[in-house]
Order: sequence, then C-alpha cells, then structure tokens
Amino acid sequence: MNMYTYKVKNFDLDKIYESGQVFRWELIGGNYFISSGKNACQVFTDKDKKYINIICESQEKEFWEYYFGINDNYNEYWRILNLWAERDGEDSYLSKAIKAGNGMGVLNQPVWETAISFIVSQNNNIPRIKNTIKKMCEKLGDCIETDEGYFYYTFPEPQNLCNIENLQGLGIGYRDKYISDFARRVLDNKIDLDVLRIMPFKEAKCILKSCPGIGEKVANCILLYGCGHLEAFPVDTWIRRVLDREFPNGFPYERYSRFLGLVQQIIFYYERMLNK
DNA sequence: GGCCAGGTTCTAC
DNA sequence: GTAGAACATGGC
Repeated sequence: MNMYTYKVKNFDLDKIYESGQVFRWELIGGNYFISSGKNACQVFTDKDKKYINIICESQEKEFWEYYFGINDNYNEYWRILNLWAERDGEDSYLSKAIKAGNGMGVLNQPVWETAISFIVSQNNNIPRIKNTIKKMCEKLGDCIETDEGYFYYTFPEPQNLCNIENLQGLGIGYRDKYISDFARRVLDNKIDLDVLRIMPFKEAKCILKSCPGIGEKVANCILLYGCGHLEAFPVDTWIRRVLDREFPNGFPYERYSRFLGLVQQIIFYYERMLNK
C-alpha cells in the first residue's frame, strides 16, 4: 500500500458521503474505507480540506484518481456556481444550497456496480440500500486480504448475479428479477455498458430504460455516477419536492446545463440537511 | 403496527 | 399520456 496526496480546492469527502451517490463507504476513525468494483482504498483529507490522501495499491492508483475526479474541472464548476450564487443574492434557494454544498463532487464509479446499486435503490431507503449491497458483496463477491491484513469484498460480477436464486435472503425483494435480467443481458452482450460513456446522453438513456427495472430516475443515476454524463439530472422524491416548492415556474436547467448533475447533488444534500 | 423509502410497472380510463 | 395500485423488505 502507498499513500498518494493531491492538492484540492473544492473537495469535501463528508458531503460526498452524505449525498446518496455511494453505498460502500465506511467511516472508521475519521477515515473512509472505500470499496468499488474489485478495488479498495482508504481516504482522508487534512483539517483544512486542502489535500486528499489516498492509500491504495500502486496498480489501483489510476482507478482512484479517476474515481475521485482528481483531474475533473471542479474548480471551474465551482467558480461558475459561486458567480451565479452571488448574482442571485444570498436569499435564493440555490445560493443557500451552493453555499452549504461547497466541496460537493460527483464521483466516477464503475458503471456495472452503479447500475446494480441503483436498481436496488428504487422505492428503498439509503440505510437499507447500503445493507443490501453489503450483504450482496459478502455473499457473491470475492473476499480480498490486503497487505495490512484487513479484508474487503469485491462487487459481484454479472455471472454471480444472473441466477435469481443467488439473490434470495439479501433484502433485494421484488427487484431480484430486474437484477438477474440485467446481469443476463450484460453476460450475453445484449448491452454494452462501456459504450454508454461515449454515446450521446439521450441515446444511452434510451438503452438503459429498455431494461426492466430501469426507469427515468435510475437511468439518470447510472449515467451521472457511472458514465460521466454530467448533464444527467435524477429527480427522486427529494428533488421533486424542491422543484415543486421552490421552482413552481420552472428550474433554470439551461443555466447549469454543463453540470446539471452536480447541481442536483448539491440540492439533494442541502434538502436532506434541512430536514435532519 | 402503520408509514415510508434516491421508483418502476401494469392496468384502466 | 396520465392517475392509481402493487411491489418486498426492514428501519423508524
């Protein structure tokens, strides 16, 4: 294991953790222990959140740099967001959300894991989603022991999830048929997850929505968190509430069209924070 | 014990 | 195309 350190400007692990885009982060003693796909790392920032430290195997360095979006344009996005917040005045809902969400980011997660995770998420709550995915990994993933002697589980592969009988007893509920069907499609090359990233947004969404169990909202989540489509704007119960209450005359989609997904993430975090 | 959860599908107008 | 019910499960 090695530690890699990156200078960051707008990066807040705690807010990302609380923003409903990850289900396999565990906060232990101030550090996040993260598993994603076949990989695992340990992450923490310094007190001022100016440096992010990633502890991982050297061959996984690039995976985690990509995962955390180390080279993505967040400085630019935040510059623009703060500019708009200033113009709108501090009383506007979005200005308040932007201020509260400073340091939010959208991760680049493996698309397969993202797809399965958000199929599980439908009509479900976050603690239960985490629990189900954890059990799924423990039962159907591989157990890996690191140099340091701690254990983690990889995310199951399509061949592990295509058999619906393997999915019983994990709390997946009625979504089991959606998951086994999706795994079967991937195994049979009926759907190519890797090309969704390069495809036009609408086209990729159309392909995802043709799969049972994936509707408008889940498709947007997969495209946003797993395919780098930052124009995706998943509307769940929380976002719906905000749109109806704060934007009865329409949301300024055009203004944020380059990074709508980041704005959605900021709103989701802020709205849930207000309700705690 | 009833309600709700990062929704989707199916059915009926 | 839109409203309403059904869907598994467990935390609160």
